[in-house]
Amino acid sequence: MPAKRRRAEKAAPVQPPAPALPGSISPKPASSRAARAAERRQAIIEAALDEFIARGYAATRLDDVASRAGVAKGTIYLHFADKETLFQELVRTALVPLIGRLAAPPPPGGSVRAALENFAQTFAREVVSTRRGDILRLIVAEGARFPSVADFYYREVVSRGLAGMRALIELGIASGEIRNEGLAQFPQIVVSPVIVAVIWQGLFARHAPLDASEMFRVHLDLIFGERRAA
Amino acid sequence: MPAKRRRAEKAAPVQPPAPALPGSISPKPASSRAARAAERRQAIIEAALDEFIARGYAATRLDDVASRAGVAKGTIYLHFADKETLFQELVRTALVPLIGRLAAPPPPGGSVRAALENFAQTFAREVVSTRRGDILRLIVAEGARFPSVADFYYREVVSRGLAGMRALIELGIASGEIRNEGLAQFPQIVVSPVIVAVIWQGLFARHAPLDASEMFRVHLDLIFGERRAA
Amino acid sequence: MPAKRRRAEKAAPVQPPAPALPGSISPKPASSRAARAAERRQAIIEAALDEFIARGYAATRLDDVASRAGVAKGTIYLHFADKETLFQELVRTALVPLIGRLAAPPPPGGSVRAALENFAQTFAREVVSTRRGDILRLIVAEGARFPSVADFYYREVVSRGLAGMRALIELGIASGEIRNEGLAQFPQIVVSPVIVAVIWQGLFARHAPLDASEMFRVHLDLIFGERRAA
Amino acid sequence: MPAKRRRAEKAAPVQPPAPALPGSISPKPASSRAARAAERRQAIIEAALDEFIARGYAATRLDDVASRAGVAKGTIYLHFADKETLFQELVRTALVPLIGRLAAPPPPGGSVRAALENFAQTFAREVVSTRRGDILRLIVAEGARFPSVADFYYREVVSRGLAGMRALIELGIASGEIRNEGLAQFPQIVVSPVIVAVIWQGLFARHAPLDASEMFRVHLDLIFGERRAA
DNA sequence: GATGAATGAGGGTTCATTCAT
DNA sequence: GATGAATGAACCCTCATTCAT
Repeated sequence: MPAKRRRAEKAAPVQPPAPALPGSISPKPASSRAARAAERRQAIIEAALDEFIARGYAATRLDDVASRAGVAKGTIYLHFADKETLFQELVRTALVPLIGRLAAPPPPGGSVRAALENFAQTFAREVVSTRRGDILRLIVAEGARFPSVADFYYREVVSRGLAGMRALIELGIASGEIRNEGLAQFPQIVVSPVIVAVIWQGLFARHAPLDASEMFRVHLDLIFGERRAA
Repeated sequence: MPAKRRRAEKAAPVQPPAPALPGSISPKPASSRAARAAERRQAIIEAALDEFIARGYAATRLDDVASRAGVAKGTIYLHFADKETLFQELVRTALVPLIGRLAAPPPPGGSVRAALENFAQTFAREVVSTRRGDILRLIVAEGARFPSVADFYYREVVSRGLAGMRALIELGIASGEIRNEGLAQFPQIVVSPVIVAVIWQGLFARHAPLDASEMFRVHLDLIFGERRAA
Repeated sequence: MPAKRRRAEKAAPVQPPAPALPGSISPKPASSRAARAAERRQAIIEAALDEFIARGYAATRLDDVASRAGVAKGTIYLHFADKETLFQELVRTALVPLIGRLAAPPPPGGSVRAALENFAQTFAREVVSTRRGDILRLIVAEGARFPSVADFYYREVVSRGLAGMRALIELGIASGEIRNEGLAQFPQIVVSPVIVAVIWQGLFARHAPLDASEMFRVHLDLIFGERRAA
Repeated sequence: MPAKRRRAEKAAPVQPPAPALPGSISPKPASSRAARAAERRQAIIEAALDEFIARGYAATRLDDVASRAGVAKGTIYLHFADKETLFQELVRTALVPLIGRLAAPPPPGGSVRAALENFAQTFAREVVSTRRGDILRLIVAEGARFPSVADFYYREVVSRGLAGMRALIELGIASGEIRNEGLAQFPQIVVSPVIVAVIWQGLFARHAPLDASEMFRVHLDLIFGERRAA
């Protein structure tokens, strides 16, 4: 329970560290210097992400990151200026896939509800109980202490995501699917059960599992003014 | 060779620590021993709360807590067994006022919407941008690392709050105010914009201020199937 | 096992602390101020002796001494200037009874062997496995660090004891009981099994109990040139 | 208000710490990594031994050990898990040479007395007033607080030493050199002047120097029933 | 480039000592 | 006189960072 350890108790690695890269006979024997470097960098990022998620920024030890990544401690400093930079770059890197997905599918001709339904279920499946959710929680937990992280997240994820959501809402209002016009001002409302599900998963899943997928459906019913058949 | 230490992005004191107590002798010569002790304990809790909120658990130094509280470092240990205990007791203490408020007034004869409206506005006023919101964010940020804190919070706040909310929702369904019956299964939906507002306030207020009060209103419109006149 | 504790684990009191003095109804209701003070002083000394024996000088906490003595921590300082003074005075005090006994029974008309036999059995009975032995071990353990303690011990116990022993040896030589004349130069030889027994008791009794009484007898046989019947 | 700290009676460094390694670069550029590490480890052990001997376990500061060893504080932790482990490993290490010597030469064809004479003089010369004697005193002083140390010492030194001594005594009894048959039961008797000499050296040498060598001789006279010619 | 031993500034915790009550 | 809350100097141990190999 203590976020800061004492001694070399090791507190049991969060997850078994990735098997040490096979070493001499590497999976990409043809890889160039640069490619090897990029691989190492990526391994460090993965490892650091795991550790930061499990322990938070301050309680994470670069020693653990290094051994999880299968590199020496000094190697981290060949790729990142210091712990803070590692954290910030890692958040950026980790966010890229999320960003891609968010700017994604505006409803071609289909209904807005279908688009949101799709969005919600994707989220329920691919974020709430996955590594992506962990990243979200990490940002929520540490963002206040790392303005640059919060800034980046706001700029790259939040503002874009909300803009996309707003566009969708306006589409829905225009098409009559959505009756509440105020919603366009607060796209956050549409997303909020998603956020709550992510947080719930991190803090309370042990006590009371939450059927995120179903919750999202009820919420969409609210937005689209329908009552589920079930 | 020397290791340069840096903590998060901000090294400066979060707020100027309380000015050293001014009186040359004792500030409250009339208070009893026990009263003085209770005062000191409270001062420590206040100071620790500030520091934990500002830096997170692991990055908070008890040295800072002590000087902010105007006591010596050793004094903290007269009141709390260690840093972790301080943190946990502090969360408990800080939550008590919130708890009282939550078990609060079910709608006497008034409408459910009025009750929720009241709840939401109270929250917007007294939590989102206040110390209470900070505490919530602190729990969200550290809860995963402190199961006992998450447990306590779930037991004393979340489960009670949701039960109360569910009761209200069922009342609303019974009275016809609320049409979506699924809502009773997911009281979280009703609360989620509140959570989002609190988080937003902590991370993004700088970039885009959020009118929480107004957002809550729109959300209630959704729930009660109305569109505000305004 | 650690000689220095961590936390308030208390490491289990060495022996159950003496029952708190009955307080209001004291065993000596007529005792004067001064008598009460002397009692307290004595209680502190007893308690401190227990603790110093159990943990050594440096690892003993005055807190423990105070609670074992049933007084407040500050009270110790009314009787002793500081921890070191307490230790030194305590050794002096604890040694007084021993000293009396040592200057004791020169053989009136009886044989020297009888006198030594008596000395040895008294030692075996009243020192080796008792509190007095603990005190000896304490001095052996800490003496090097406290010259004044070693000085005092040498002056009051060792030199006197050896002088007495030498006188006895010379008596034995004169009477023909002891044949080895060199012994008078090294009375330590006569005493050495006693010292070894005390140390053995403290360190190795667990592994191999030592019949000190029997060992002393064999040693006397050596000195008096006899062979035991058994 | 301020607490004044004093340690035992001597605050000054026990001996001037080893002069900072002189060479501007590295003192032994040719030595391998592993060799350097072993050297450092050894330096730490030496330094720690000095400090533990001089101050006892609890009063020894790892800071002092580090600077005496010419390393940084953290370096100690690269070689030893903590202070207690350092202490225990150091005792083990320090004992190894003694052990070798003890299992040593039973009398080939020579007399038992010659063997014991040799043992005693070797002890007088190489232990009583040397570092080895300091180690013995350290064990006597701290053994009670460190069962594992006492155990190790008993197992590796005491029981072996006594077994060897008993064998020698039995040889002497068989050959008629030793008349007292009870001695075989208590080899401790033969060794006890040695122990006393070591302790005397540590505590009372200042007051009254002891000619250990001569004392041992007298004691052997006792055992072998002779009176020295001299 | 990669390594990991070495560094040393901290930070949590302890405890001898003081002093207002 | 007696108390015990308060103090703050130490001390053990950790870990980000450096740099010789």
